Amino acid sequence: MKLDDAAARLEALGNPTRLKIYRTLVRAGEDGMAVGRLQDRLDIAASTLSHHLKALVGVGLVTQTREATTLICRTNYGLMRGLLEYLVEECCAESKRCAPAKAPIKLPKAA
Amino acid sequence: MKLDDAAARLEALGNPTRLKIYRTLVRAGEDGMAVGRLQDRLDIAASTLSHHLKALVGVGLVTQTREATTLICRTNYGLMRGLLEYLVEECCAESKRCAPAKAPIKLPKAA
DNA sequence: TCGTTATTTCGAATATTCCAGAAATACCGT
DNA sequence: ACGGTATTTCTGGAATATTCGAAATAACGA
Repeated sequence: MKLDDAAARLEALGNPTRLKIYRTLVRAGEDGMAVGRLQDRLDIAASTLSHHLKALVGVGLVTQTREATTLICRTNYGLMRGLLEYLVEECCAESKRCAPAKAPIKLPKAA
Repeated sequence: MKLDDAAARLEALGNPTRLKIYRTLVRAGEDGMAVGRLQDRLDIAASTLSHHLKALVGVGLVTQTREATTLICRTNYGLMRGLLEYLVEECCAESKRCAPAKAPIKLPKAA
């Protein structure tokens, strides 16, 4: 992942409203969640929600698929994992202090 | 870590210039790097650099200590690790799809 | 086709970010 | 105290973000 892409994704997550949206979608699991249900759950204006979702979709962190009249939103797990791997590398690259952690963080594999 | 804190830190990292600064500081290791050297290295105006450093220091991701006339900047490894752990939890919380990854991401322990 | 539900786009107000030059401040060595 | 180096603050302008309500669009069911 390029630095500019990583920055764009971090920026997308770097807003409380968007981070709440993302977290809610992660917790919805592979079934995803309709835009309307997100709106009920988070209690924000539909236009605001649409705006933020666009930002998350724009950087690839969220995908959308139609299902009849509703749009189902899902997180792109692989991309998030890539972002985390990028950050871990950035936290460690060219440093001599890269011994394995006592409690290494384990990421779940993609569903 | 609270959601708002995580969002603030992600936002701080979510700018290409600041991410470059952060990456440079990580690579500088525990010796850190003076503001002036960062300026030479990244070729940005001193005021701009100061502005961005303030943002990183403000959310705790970078610390500064004086050393004679120069200010040494260092990354706060523990805080970054906390942020990554928060993200991993957000990526997995309340989900049934949390089997261990084939290649779990290992974070180095603090220096 | 008509009505209903779901979602996005438009328009506008307000707020924030980003950048850099100039001036100010902080600290040291002499 | 003075001069020099290092860094921050001030200022301001251009660009972008955030929010909402109203209107527009999309997709179905009857």
